[in-house]
Amino acid sequence: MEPLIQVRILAPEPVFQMPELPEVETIRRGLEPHLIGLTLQSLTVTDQKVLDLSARDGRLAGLEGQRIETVTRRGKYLVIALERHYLIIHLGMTGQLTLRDPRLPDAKSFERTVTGLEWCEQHAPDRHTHVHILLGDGRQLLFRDIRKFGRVYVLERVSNELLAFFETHHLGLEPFTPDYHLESFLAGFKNRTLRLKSLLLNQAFVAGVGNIYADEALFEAGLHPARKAPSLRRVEKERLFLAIQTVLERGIEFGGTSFRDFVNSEGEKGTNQEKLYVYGREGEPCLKCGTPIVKTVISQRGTHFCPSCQPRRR
DNA sequence: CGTTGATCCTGGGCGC
DNA sequence: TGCGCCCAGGATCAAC
Repeated sequence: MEPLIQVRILAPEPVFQMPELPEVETIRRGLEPHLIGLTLQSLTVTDQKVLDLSARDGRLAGLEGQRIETVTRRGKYLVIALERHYLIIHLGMTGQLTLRDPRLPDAKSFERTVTGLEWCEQHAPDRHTHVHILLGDGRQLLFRDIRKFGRVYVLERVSNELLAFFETHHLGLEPFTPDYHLESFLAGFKNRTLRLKSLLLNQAFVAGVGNIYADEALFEAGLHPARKAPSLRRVEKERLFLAIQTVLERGIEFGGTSFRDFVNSEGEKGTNQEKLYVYGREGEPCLKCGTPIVKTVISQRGTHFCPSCQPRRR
């Protein structure tokens, strides 16, 4: 018998990696060298729900034949700049973006459900593949999303439509840019009375932080997720400011592994899940102090923390 | 204006 | 073996 894909399919734990900033950045870095300079031959949408044309007609038709100039990212949004349009992609929760070369063999089939970045080998479109983009070199860029929380937006590349788009979608500070400095961060606490977990999930505060990295950042900063934003002393805000960058950076560092494999069809997953301190570790010992990690619900979101390293009061 | 909670969507896991 | 039920979760929007 040939070695089978099943070996990898039988991973001990299903690995969910919600596409947050590090995952989207990983995807961006993987796609960029493949896409730049290619033309977009066609874009086909098989489920209109995932496409947002911002109420203007005729945009899709004009896309064909345009060259891809840049592949960038803002928060969790991936931005593909064509000559006259922007293609903006948000992966939602289970969105996948994969390159496929029809001349090469596909992974056999979906022998089990695929979400997020869990399974990255080249695959044929299936009933969850909602957008097909045909590229100039014969390859396809496929957007697949089981739960359909993801969106593909098409914008005209004129004036400040991109800035307006991100304003409309309430995107705040962008980590790893000069905009991300302490003063702006502290300003984000103004008139905020909610709990830290909710604050971090708000994209208008810091763009790109999702459920996993919110929990990780709070652990890194030693702050209890249920604490109210105004209760923080300045030093605690400073710790959080740094912690967010730290955990996102770590995520990119270890998530990057998965994408090389994705492009090369090696089919391995990222390893950042092994670097998580609290997310998904309910009942397991804290890696710093041994106390069992606690899971609660805050803002209708699963929230993990170490009750010892993240005391409610100091 | 800030905050909260319902909503969308589907597969997986669980109980019986 | 299978059915019904409930859950996860990003962003949006209505209601306070």
